[in-house]
Amino acid sequence: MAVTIKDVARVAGVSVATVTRALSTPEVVRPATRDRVREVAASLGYHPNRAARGLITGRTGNLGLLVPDLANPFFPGIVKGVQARAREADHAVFLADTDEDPAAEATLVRRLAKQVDGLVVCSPRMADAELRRLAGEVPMVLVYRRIPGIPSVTAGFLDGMRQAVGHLVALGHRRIAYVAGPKTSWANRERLRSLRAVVRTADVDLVEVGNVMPRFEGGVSAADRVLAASVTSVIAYNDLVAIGLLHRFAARGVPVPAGMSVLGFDDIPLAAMVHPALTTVALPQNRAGQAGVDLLLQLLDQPAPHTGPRRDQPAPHMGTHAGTRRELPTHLMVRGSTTSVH
Amino acid sequence: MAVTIKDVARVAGVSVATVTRALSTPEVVRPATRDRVREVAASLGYHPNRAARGLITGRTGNLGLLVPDLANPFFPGIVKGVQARAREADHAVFLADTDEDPAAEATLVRRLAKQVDGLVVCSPRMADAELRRLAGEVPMVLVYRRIPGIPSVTAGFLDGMRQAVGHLVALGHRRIAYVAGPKTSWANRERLRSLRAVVRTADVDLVEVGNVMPRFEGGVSAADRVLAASVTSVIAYNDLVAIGLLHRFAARGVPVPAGMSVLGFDDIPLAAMVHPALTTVALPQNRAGQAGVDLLLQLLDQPAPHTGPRRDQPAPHMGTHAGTRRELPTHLMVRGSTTSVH
DNA sequence: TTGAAAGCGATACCAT
DNA sequence: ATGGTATCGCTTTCAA
Repeated sequence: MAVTIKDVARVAGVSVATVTRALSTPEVVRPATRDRVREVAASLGYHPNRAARGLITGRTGNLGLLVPDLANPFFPGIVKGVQARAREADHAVFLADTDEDPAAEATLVRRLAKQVDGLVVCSPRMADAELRRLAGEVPMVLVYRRIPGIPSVTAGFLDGMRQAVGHLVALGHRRIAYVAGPKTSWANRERLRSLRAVVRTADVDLVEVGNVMPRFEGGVSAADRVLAASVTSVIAYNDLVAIGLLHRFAARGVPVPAGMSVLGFDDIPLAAMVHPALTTVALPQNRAGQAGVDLLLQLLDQPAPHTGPRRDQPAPHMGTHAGTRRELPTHLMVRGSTTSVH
Repeated sequence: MAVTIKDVARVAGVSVATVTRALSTPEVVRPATRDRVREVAASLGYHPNRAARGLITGRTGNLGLLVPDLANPFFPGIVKGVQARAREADHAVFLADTDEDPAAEATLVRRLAKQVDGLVVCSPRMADAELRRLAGEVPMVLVYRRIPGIPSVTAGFLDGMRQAVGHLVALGHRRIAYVAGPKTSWANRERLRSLRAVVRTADVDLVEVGNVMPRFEGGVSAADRVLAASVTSVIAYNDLVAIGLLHRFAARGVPVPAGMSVLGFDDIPLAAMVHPALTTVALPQNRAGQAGVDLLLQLLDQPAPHTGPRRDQPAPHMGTHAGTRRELPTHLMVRGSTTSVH
């Protein structure tokens, strides 16, 4: 068996109460006692059982993290960011991969809810209403999705699109294709919305190419339609799709960037590895993960609206979270896949 | 507050003991009572608190998973495999990314040890002795590392190398370069050992090119040395390195596969996306993760050697784990990056 | 400053 | 078949 607080108490010749104090509120115990206890604890290799502690404090010291698909290279960066911050705050993290399944998301949120202080939920696929309901059951921060009333971390898509289109226009492009991601994806809707807004203010034609899966195969399958659209450049829903385009263009003998400029979105590590390297709108991944944890922990340190309204203090309503919404900056990474027309 | 077993007991008009029985050993309670309790539990949305349960049962229902670097595309597949199997067994998983830091590994193992039933440790960077010590503190399965006495899941590197070299030889290659990974990496040592053994039985010259980081940049930096070695083909430590080679070869104007055949190792998803697609030795990722969990759960269902020896049953010693060692098959994925000489 | 004891939520043993 | 109760490891009053 592992060493418990009783062992420490016995060896140190004090009560368990004193041990717990020496460890968590050192200032209230006599220095001599405190030091002795801490030495014994260290020598025995004692570490408090967090589950037992959580039982009484209500804080588990654990966070939950949900991602739709870890195989999508966009997410590992976020996970690493979450991990890093969580570790700094001495929290462990449960990870759940939902396999892009909205139903699995709900199940997993509920499954983890009891064992964590809060959840960071990445690009969830489920409906707003459902998510809002879940957010009422457990403290939650959204990453790369925005829903009024739930704290969230996103990035400036509009600004990113502005930079992307500005770049292409500066290179002389006037006809741009957009390869759209899943209709159900919040990110796709946001990107499309931003793109349309930007295009309206510029002298360019936008050709929207049907919705594809946000994967390599999606890009491969859309490539021929892009070629048929007689555009000089194409913006993909994300880098994976852009790389699929690149792959198919190479197979079709279309030189990139000479014959077609290709622009991605996300800036996954992969974007810099392909040839030609992909020009793309960089969305923070690591930083988004960190910000998510920051927001969550900050939320937890406030009186939680989840434990029910208090008498002496009016229950904070949704509006309370109005300020807990962060939008991270985006920036354009110009690489080899874009060049001027002719 | 969440609904507890007491709430259920009160509403159902039975004792807490009956509630717990109705839920976990239904066969010992009268059908009528059982059904009533279960209905009440369901209507109240009761789910037992796993932390509290773990306190007394000694089983938390949680697993821990350590990976050196989630940004390395080899690992997400493993994580997904672990997740899938863990979920089937109704276990949640703690994930910890060690950032390739051996010291962090030890810390995190200890940090998680108390909250999990066991750990799946992926390609750990720490020394054998240290790992062995940790394996004594908490049930542990190694994935992609083999240490006598610790259950492990690996793949048939030797066989993979045999297929790889056989492929190149069949294409007429007689001078092969190997770009080695980190000296401290177990995987690199195994691959090199296998490669040397295979080469000895074939009529080919092997040129070993110094050790590089197992990343894209490592491949980029080794490319020129490979070109200088006047070989017709090169096997890289892993796909990431191979892709770095590809990238630099393209920049140097060396056509692949016409001017150089390139062979990777791992078969990360990326390997199929680059152009030309990478011929590579496929190591199971998802399956390895699954196997890791299978082994771990199987281990946990045996009388654990970690809880100390018993009187009535001789304590199983290291040899007990002799059978808990799985070697998964590898196979060669032939794609566009290799072709015949001339 | 320290100790005794209650209690967190659940399970398991001993009675009945 | 069911209930009472000790217990897991820890924190937190309440007294001393």
